[in-house]
Amino acid sequence: MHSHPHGEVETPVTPQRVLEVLRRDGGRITEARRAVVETLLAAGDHHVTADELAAAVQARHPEVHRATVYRTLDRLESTGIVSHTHLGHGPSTFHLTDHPHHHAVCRSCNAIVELPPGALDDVAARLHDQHGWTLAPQHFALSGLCPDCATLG
Amino acid sequence: MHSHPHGEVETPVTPQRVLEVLRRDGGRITEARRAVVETLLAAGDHHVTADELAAAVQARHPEVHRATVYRTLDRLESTGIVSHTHLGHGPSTFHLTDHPHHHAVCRSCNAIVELPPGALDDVAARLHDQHGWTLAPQHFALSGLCPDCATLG
DNA sequence: ATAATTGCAAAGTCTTTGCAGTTTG
DNA sequence: CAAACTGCAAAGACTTTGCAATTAT
Repeated sequence: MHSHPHGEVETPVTPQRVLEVLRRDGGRITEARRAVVETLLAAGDHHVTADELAAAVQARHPEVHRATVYRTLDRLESTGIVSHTHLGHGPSTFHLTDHPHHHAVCRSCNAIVELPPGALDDVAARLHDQHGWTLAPQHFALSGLCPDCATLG
Repeated sequence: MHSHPHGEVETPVTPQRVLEVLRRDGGRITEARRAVVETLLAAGDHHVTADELAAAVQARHPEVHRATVYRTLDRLESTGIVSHTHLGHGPSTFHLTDHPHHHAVCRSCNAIVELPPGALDDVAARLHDQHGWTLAPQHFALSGLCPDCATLG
């Protein structure tokens, strides 16, 4: 369907795979976690907030509490398979780490562009050389104006 | 004391100047606003949260309510003389727009580096050419690991 | 005068936590 | 069985809002 920017073979991420990582980390596999993971993967490339995820999970499993969703995401994040991004204002959004990318968010209409992983190499190198910093590129979003909002402004 | 990165003459920003901008925008000059502006300027290059600012203001003007500080910052921001930045987790921080710069925040210890305005030109150009986006560089922080945390990790 | 601003208290949004009961490995 | 996890309810951090009284212009 779409080619991978680096020509790597795209390894499909299944709920099973994710849960396995979780178990390997000492975690337990529960109904609630299964549901959260399935729903997260179903979101695909979409950026999901914890609350949206909770709502989607509760559509099929009404007993799963929001707190459990937050805790599951925390747990998944500590294994490194999931991470969250701050898209400016509003809640954090969660996604798998299998497909590295950066985000830019329109500060006016909240539209999102995904940028290829290399897009920040220049800044990353500077930060490292001049300040000794290691950039964690998946954790923040750039902010700006999308083409539509720029012309309207 | 310290030289400007671009060798421009540094125009000193005074409370009066800021309040004038506010008035020119149709705003009124009040005791509370005077106090907020003075305290904000006193913070210098430091990145202040609304709550920190409120606390500092209240040290001398206990009657000024936190809500007023938030509203004043909003108002100042809409004139363009102040803006806020998201430094990752936690509250936004506010600063004058007179001295453009970017931030990187350590995701482990919250240390901050300021980066010169040009540091993101490369990404900005890409965003513009490839996606039509206009980067609003003062609005976000990069996230990473500072030298100390990187070596400890 | 009149429109903007204030203080207050209350609510709103997003997230975390303590706890007692349940479930997993 | 022991440790991990859950639902719940409550609280916590940060920010916004409605309103009646005050104040700047």
